[in-house]
Amino acid sequence: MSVITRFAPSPTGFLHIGGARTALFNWLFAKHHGGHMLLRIEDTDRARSTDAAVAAITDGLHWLGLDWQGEAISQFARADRHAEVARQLLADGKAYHCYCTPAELAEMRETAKAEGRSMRYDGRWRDRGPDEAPRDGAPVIRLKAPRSGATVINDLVQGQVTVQNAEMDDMVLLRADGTPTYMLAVVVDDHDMAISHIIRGDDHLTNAIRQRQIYDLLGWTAPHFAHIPLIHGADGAKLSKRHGALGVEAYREMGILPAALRNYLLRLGWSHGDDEIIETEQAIAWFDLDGVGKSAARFDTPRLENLNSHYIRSMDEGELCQLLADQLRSTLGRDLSATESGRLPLAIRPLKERAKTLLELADKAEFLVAGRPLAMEAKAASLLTGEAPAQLAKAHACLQSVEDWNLDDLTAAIRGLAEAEDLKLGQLAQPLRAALTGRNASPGIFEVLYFLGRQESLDRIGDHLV
RNA sequence: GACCCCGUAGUCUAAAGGUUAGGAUGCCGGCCUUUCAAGCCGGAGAUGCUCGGUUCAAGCCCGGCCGGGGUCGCCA
Repeated sequence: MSVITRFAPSPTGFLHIGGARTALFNWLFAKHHGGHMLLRIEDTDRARSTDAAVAAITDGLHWLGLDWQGEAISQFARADRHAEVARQLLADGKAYHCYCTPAELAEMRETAKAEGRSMRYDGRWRDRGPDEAPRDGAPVIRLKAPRSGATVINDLVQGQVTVQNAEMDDMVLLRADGTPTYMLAVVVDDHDMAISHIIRGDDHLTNAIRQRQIYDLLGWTAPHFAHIPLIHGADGAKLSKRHGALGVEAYREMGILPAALRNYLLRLGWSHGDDEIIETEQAIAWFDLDGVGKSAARFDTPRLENLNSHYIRSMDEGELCQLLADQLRSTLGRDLSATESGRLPLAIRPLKERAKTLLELADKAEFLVAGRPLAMEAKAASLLTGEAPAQLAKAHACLQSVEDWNLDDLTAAIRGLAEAEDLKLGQLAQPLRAALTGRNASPGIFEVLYFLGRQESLDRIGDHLV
């Protein structure tokens, strides 16, 4: 049997970070077993479903580098098929019409609450014949679920989970308006799509028990279930709006690389011994459900940034320059000149090991594209007081005599000057750093001079001479 | 409240029932050094939620307690 998994998000406006991990696990599991993943949009709630929301999800998946086979499947489009299955169940005596009014249901809910149990429909229409149907009011179709015994699933992550049937009620399959409920739609779609493994968040664990009842009454073989623990916020509660960034696009905007997010998400709830840096090819080779833990993991941004800095340092420098240029254009709000663009590949190596995100990389590269006179940060300005102007004057004169503007000659010139003036290198380097970058921290000072070039360097230093 | 799941440093986690509970991240310190990083070295941080039981031996198996989470719709 070939492995077919599916990722089935509701189109709520973005690809949720938890959903992204679910998608990643589905994708890795399928790839590992030589199968494939399908994408199904759970859009039966028409009020909340828009094309834009669907696009946000597919964009997020593309960015993360996760693909699926064929077109995304709309659950809503399959409503007729779902209704057909409900009617078949009805014809087979495995489901029945229920004419309960919302008021009756509310009353049952009240009673249940008062008695300290969970809400359960009491099955009052379960054994009534069609002749008892009221003249007005369309019925819903409910499943005639077993009333004794227990329903069991053998979950690949959670193990055997058993719920007594007496704990459950007869769920609605088809609404009064003839539209299918989620519970029915999921079962029918997973069956029709020949899904072999359902990998999803464990907030669906109790749903799996109910879905199992539908499979059983339908006489269908249920797929394997694997309910993975949810991702929680730093406070241990389910990730929600108040925790801040929820969608993957927010991480993209923060300058997180897809490779880093994949690696981070992979290690949240899954492990392979002591391995931490796991690239995607390796993940496909290693990933399986037995490595998935059962407890919820908290989202930890510092760890994500640590992995991100690793992937920034190890990625192809040409690609990184491209990303840096894009980021600079966006923060500056203008195009880069040819001279400015030319500095990027020169400076990328020392810059990239100082940045945890693309945003930070662009910030640290800002001096390469800043116009004169340079804006001075407070800590940089304080480096330009006292003896500093005098040192800068000497440095300026010294640098003017450097004919071939290369790293070796620049190093020799400045070191020579420090020696001749009996100064520590720092006494020269720090004022130079401030004058050249407007900051008190930067790559090595000889590199900075080299990246900026002769004219720009001398001009920037000159701006601080009286 | 009912049902279900979980419980190893702040966080993510490792360890056929058998060393001093290992790694990563974060934090602190050192080396390097023109600054900031990176890199290397070192340090603190876990009475394994807790109380019992089984066993020669329990983080691991069993039971209870406590704590956390999830689910209880004609939402998905």
